[in-house]
Amino acid sequence: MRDVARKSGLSIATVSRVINFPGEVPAETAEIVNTAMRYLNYRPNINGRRLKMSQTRTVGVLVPTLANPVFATSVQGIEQEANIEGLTVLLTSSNYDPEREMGAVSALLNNRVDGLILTLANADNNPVVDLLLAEKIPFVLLFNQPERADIAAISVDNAKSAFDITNAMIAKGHRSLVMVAGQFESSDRSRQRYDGFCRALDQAGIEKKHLVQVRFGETDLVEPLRDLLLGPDAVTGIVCSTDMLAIAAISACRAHGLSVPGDVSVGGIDGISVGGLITPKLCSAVQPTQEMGRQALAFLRGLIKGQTNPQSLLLPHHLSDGDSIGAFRGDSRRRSSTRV
Amino acid sequence: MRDVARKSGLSIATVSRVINFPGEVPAETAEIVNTAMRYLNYRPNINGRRLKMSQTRTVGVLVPTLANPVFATSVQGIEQEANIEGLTVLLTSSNYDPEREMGAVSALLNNRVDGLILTLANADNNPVVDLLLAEKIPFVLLFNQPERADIAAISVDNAKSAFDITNAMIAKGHRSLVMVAGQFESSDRSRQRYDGFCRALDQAGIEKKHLVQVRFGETDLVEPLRDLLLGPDAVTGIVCSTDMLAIAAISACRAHGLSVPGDVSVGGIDGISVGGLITPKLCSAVQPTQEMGRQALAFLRGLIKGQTNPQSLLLPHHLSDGDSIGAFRGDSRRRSSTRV
DNA sequence: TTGAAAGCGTTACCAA
DNA sequence: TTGGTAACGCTTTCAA
Repeated sequence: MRDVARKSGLSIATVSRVINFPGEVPAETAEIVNTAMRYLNYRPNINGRRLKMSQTRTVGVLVPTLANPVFATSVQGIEQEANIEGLTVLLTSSNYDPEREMGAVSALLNNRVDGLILTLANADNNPVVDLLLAEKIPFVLLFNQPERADIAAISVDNAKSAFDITNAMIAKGHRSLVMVAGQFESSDRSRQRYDGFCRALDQAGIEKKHLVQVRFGETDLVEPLRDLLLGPDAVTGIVCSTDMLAIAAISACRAHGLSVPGDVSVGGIDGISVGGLITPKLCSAVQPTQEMGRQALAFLRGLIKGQTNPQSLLLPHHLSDGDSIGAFRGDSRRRSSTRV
Repeated sequence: MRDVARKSGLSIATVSRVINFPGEVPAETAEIVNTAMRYLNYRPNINGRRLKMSQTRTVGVLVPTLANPVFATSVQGIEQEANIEGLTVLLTSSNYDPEREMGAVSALLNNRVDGLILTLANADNNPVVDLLLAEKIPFVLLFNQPERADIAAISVDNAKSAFDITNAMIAKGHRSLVMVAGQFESSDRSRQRYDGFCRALDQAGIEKKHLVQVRFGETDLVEPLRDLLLGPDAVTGIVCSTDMLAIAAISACRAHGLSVPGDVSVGGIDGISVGGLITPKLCSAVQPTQEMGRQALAFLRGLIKGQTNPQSLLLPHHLSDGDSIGAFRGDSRRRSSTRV
């Protein structure tokens, strides 16, 4: 910048003005400066600006993992919106480990991000949330559904999604169901969805509530489901907490020689549409994920500007029959009507 | 930092030393400083450091989109490795638009990243590559396979993957094949894979080479494939440039009332295993994507340190029969042996 | 309309 | 072993 100033025979202050307030500078002066900048291949050092200014125009994002298309797609939405707004995105992932959440957020704060978008293992009684609240750093939870109402969060209603999908399966005649869910410790969504599952069964007067818990990343359900699929009281339907688990469940059914649907029906909840990829057989509760990411960033911007107050936003989910291989994107309602 | 210094009755310089070179400071001094830091809730401002130091310990990442699990998973690998090394990841996406690549990289350079990992629309004759070469900024291409040998790149051999998979289908008796590929302008992988497809057909003495090009994001192949599936010279097999396209193709086949495999066989190339999700029916050329991301970052670190020279790294791909819904992760060879 | 200069939070050199 | 201080590149106030 000093070089540009020297080259154009003007001061550093003027160069800065040309960059930041081109309107406040005569066109010809701006021209001189711009020429010098091009000549010298000048690149503003954003770190200098960040150090000086109170706003860094940077947002931090924490997701459990990008290996799950749900989170990846939401980050794509955040990224897209950030691009439009000229914001920089700092990305970290926790690998579903609550212990790593604090470290990751800490690193983001050291970068002086203006705000954060987080998908946490557990939104309630979370030290990260407490820290952010104490330091008054704007943040939006994504996919989490905290109990406190004064925390910004964007999610579907997890319990209701599970409740609806379970009811849909009951309506199709299933009386014997199991829920496959992730470990409750690493996903409050799992627990909330299990609650919805139980509520639907209770309401239908079904006593037996099976639960298979799977640790993160596990995709082999052949053994965990063996008894429930082949035993004397085999279930006729599987409700899955996530679409990835539903895929694994379908695979396991086939490994045991069962057809889906037919011998078994599978439903997948995610509050999402899986990046245009697939939805599991029979039932699916969906909400376009990318759009949720964009909304989260828009919401966060409001918080940062102080124009909005933190509050939970529960998006409606859409219940639909699923394809085991579908191909929809964006609008989850426009889905291929084919069947396997 | 000044506050910490004052609180501990020492100088700023000492505080800095405690943070950066704890070994060069007496344990008790360090203890005093640490106590003060905790008491004051001190957070180092990384931007100050970045401004001062020549290395920012930050890497920039550019992918076409995170909505494609292939890229998302690779970013997860990069992210994971960066976490271990204490590096910050700056993420951007081009949405497959070559025009946006320069803008995105420019923004990353303004952040003074130490190096870049890029998946470009076209690696050859690319202004971004020229810029980086001219400015001597370390970078690694991921999934791109540039002609120049002195550019760092990690990829499978795109042409060979397509060649192998096409040969596999020919070996199964197919004589009438179509390739479904993305637009060549937005993916050099597409073109390279199409070349491999053609070479295999040539070698088998098959004249007819069908090509259906699909623009990015399109997942509805029902119309584009209608004639080729139902017409008088209908194909018996479809080779797809990516797994996402293969899924769309399978879906289209079913929409037309064709079974897969059976009436039609579908093969999908991606040089990847899709984040544990699915592989398309019949054939698949796979390579664990997350691992590729990790390798890319490790490679980049070598370049940044000046310990390595830029060179292309072609990973072997693994040809396998695919499941339309599988569930493998990491090791692509340990895959569910079920069939639809 | 332009410029001088202070200061953002660090690091690292040189002295004490 | 510790401290004073210049410098990193930028923004912004105040004055000219």
